[in-house]
Amino acid sequence: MRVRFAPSPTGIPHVGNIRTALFNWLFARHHGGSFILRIEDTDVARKVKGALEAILDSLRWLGLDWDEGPEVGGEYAPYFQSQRLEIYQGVVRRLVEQGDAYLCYCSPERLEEMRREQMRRKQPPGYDRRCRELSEREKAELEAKGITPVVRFKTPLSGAVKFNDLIRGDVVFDCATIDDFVLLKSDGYPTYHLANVVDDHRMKISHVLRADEWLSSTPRHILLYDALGYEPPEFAHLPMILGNDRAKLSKRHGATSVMDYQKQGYLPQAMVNFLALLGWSLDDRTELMSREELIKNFSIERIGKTGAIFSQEKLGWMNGVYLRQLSIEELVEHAMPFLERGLPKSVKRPISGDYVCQIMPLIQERMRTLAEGAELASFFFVERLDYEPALLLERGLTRERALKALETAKERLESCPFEASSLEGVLRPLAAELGLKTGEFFGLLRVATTGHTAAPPLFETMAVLGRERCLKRIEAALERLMDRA
RNA sequence: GCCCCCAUCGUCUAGAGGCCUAGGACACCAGCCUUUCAAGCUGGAAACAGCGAUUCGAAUUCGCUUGGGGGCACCA
Repeated sequence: MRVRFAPSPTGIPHVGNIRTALFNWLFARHHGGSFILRIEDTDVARKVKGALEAILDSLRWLGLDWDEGPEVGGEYAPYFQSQRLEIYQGVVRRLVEQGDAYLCYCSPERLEEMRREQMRRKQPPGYDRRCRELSEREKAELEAKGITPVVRFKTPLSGAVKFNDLIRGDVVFDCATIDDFVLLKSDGYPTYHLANVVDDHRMKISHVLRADEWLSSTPRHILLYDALGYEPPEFAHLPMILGNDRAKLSKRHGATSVMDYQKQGYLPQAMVNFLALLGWSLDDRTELMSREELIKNFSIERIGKTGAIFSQEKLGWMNGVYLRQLSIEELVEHAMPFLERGLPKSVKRPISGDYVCQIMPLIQERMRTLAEGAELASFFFVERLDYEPALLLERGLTRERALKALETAKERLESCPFEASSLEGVLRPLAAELGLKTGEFFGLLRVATTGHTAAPPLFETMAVLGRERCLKRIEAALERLMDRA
């Protein structure tokens, strides 16, 4: 079994592209086959700088290692189509000699005009085959004008192309609906159709797993395989991943680039698990699966047919699950870069690993992404808390009672051991002593020490913050309340 | 316009004629837990697009309709 992921470096890979890569990879690993990475860089004009690296980085981040391709080489190198031009040109020459392809001298302007006219007449757009049967004289004349021709495939005028898709079943296309598509562009580069077929054959690809959008070009490919005398591979067209509007995923759907998810602090194992479930399922209940379990269970038979909307919500939930499964050491390791990057500039670097080790248990179950973790942890680090003084009186406390409570708390905390259970032992009775409900008193202390009304458990938090920080913050809270008068 | 594909809760899906008064998950709502927020637990609301046909019996088979998507470049 040999499968490939064949992206074109014309942009940053989005989750749809990578889901295709993942399915190919899972299929290869499940069957002990090979996963080949081939770069289809045949569009010089649309080539984007940095796209290749983004593709490689995305695959590496998710752990989708390739057996042949860029950086690792392989028996069928090169794996960049731009380095295989002579191969395609040779094949095209043969096709022309066989009479299965022909040179076309039509100008882009004429083609454009033709298409416009067809659209206007509500006819299906397509090449009108003007150059299909040119005489030698006509060819010579056009040649003399210095026009560089393209090469088109001579599609049969009648008949049908039938093939079996592993996911869709039998699919039939009428040849009459397929025009004479271009094989070789005037710049000497092949089109996708040609290069793809030639390379899949030469690289001995056994199964083509690609997005559904390719289904309607498959008959062209079958026609090419036939003309070249190649045995076509098995095809499996994967359901597409859609945006919230159910349209094909594209740039305007927001953060769809895989690397964006890495930047936001999603874990690769969560991403892999989530993506695997978009269009594939194991059974009626299993959702959380490790990479090994996915490999073990993956099968084309269980790939669905309907497009799937990419749900940020569920990915977030799943990422939270994976985050909670990490040991504190692993979590700290993953979180450190996000803290370095996400904490306010005013916080001194480097950030203390020991301190972070104490903090992480308190926010682990509260974050869905690592970037969110940096926000949740921010108050542990900043020098001065920034919050509305009114938050201190959130629970309906009067200023006087709040002042009294904070002052008393401050006194008691001067001497109390700074450990969660001791703090509770001191503060809980103090609430009663002050005649406050625990919720009122703890809420007040929470805002004073963290600047938030929602935060990790108070006593653990105070213990981690330490006596010095807590006392300073309580003093600052007292000042705020005074200023308010 | 033409060709192709698809159609179960808001979303991801299970379901391959009776096991379905349609199961799970996310999100949502309620309750519990609780010093807040989470997490956790319990419960709830929520779907077979429509119409015909086949059959003793249809979410599952067939047809039509409707809806959605994709393709129709010297882009992939």
